Amino acid sequence: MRDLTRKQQNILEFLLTHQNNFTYPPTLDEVCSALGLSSRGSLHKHVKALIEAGLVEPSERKQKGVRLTEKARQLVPSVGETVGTPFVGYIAAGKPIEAVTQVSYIAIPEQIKTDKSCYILQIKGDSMIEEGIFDGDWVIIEQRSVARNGEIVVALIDKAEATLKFIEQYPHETLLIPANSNMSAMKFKPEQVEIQGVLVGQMRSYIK
Amino acid sequence: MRDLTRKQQNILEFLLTHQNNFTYPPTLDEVCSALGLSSRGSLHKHVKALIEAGLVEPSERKQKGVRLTEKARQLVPSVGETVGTPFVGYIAAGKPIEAVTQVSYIAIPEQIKTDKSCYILQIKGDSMIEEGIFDGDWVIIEQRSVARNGEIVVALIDKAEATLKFIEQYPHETLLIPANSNMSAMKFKPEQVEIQGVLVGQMRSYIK
DNA sequence: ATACCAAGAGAACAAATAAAGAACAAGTAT
DNA sequence: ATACTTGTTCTTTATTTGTTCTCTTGGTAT
Repeated sequence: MRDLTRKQQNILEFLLTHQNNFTYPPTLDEVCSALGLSSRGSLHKHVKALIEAGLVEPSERKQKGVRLTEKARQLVPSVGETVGTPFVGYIAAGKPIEAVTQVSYIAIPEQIKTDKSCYILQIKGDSMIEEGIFDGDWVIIEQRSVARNGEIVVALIDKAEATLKFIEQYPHETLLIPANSNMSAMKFKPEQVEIQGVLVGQMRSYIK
Repeated sequence: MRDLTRKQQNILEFLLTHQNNFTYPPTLDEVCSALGLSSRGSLHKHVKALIEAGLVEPSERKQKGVRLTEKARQLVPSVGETVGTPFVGYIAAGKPIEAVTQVSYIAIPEQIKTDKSCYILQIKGDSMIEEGIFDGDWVIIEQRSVARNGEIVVALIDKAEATLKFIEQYPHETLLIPANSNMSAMKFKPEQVEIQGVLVGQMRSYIK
């Protein structure tokens, strides 16, 4: 078997990622648009090379889609467990969480998530800047409705506005404390504050 | 076999790191941009020297990139088929980079890396705290030896101490500027400062 | 100064690879 | 049946990549 060209490896990589997020294999057109191609014809040659390399099932005309072989799946063992974490929306201090219309999935390393159910929000604004969480950062939130004192939580206040703050809970009072020391802690009755999750990870891109 | 020039060693170093991040070797153009060259022709001479030294496979006039030989691969502890970005060590302002004895690999999302050769360092200390990079954070570094002014770079000063700082380069002076405004910019002669990579991503865990 | 050498920029070229688009066939949906 | 989607094949055109040359610069030895 001859070596794969770089393009062919890119396609293989896409197919491996795709099968982690979808149960059906992608059609040629879907692979095209994922790779920025505008002609199925161009792609097909690469797929044919992958078939000859035994990495893609030869098509049977009725089972549509570009389907990987068992051999290909064994090629990359370490991608196995990374099911993506859903990116669900934006959080700006003082506003409700703004959900994205189309949820996308980002495969994140286990170091910055827990093995519980997690989701991803993107930060708008500088309300957490002293905690090292900047405008545009992504935060990984473990979905749960209780927190320990001192954890950073996504809190929904009066069912209207969301915020990311340190929490301190006492029998008759819940405090939400911004990292920014210019702002002071806010006091609420426990029933006003609904915990939507706990901060477990964060990431940031420096690429323009 | 004659000794390698400094430039040739840089190239070799780049190739060794690159093979940890990709399954395919880099093209001449990619090596050029990592080393800050603007002409393939110039690079090609060095590559030819590496071929003669038996460290790079002679090309077969196919577009297969700059491929290391078995001999060259044995220069570093072998990595095999790993997928992911290598975690190579710790960086503390003012000290050399402390390499881990056993390199591990972390699959990180494409949002916080580039499609070039990248590696991961873990931060020790608070020297970048105003840039939102804390003690214990991981940073993703794109491996290259040139930077644009204003980028955050891993710089090796006088071949002895590493640091993560904003860089400003002028014809006869290189400035390294800490984010922490309590510290002032440091001035160096250009030849004192060796750029080892550029910051492209960051991540943090809040899990104890 | 003169000669020499390593490095790099840029132009030019050929081989390999990739892409677009047309055309058509086999299945699917209406 | 008819239209639509999906996979396949083909030809033509464009882009990428490796290679070789020439020219320039800056440093070093003679």
